[in-house]
Amino acid sequence: MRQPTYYELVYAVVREIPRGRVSTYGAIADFLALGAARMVGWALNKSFLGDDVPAHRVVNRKGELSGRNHWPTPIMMQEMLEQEGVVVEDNCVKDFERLFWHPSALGEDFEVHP
DNA sequence: TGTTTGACCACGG
DNA sequence: GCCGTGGCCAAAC
Repeated sequence: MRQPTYYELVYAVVREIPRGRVSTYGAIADFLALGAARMVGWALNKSFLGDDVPAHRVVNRKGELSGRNHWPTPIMMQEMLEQEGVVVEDNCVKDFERLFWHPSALGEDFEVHP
């Protein structure tokens, strides 16, 4: 057993993303004070493998599905978002600013369940 | 053990 | 408005 690492926190935050909403790597990294948004992407790389982490709800700051190429099928990520009511066009989230969800919405004392 | 990479972001030209 | 560079931290080779 080990202490909760940074990506454990990422899993918790991504897991709490409401359905039909999307978040960005920078927002999560900023909320967790990781200082490096790349770590979020790296963590999610392992997350979608077996954990119940909706990584499809996490996109880059442009609202583009940058991680679609790492999914089993590139269209799977888009299909997932559309299934949740998120409109994706040209690999970009439509009304991204409106569907954007910030982890601070959980509150500063969010809890991590491993 | 040192180097390289990585689903990024911000800034400068 | 697009392209290039730096920074950031951790895991993989």
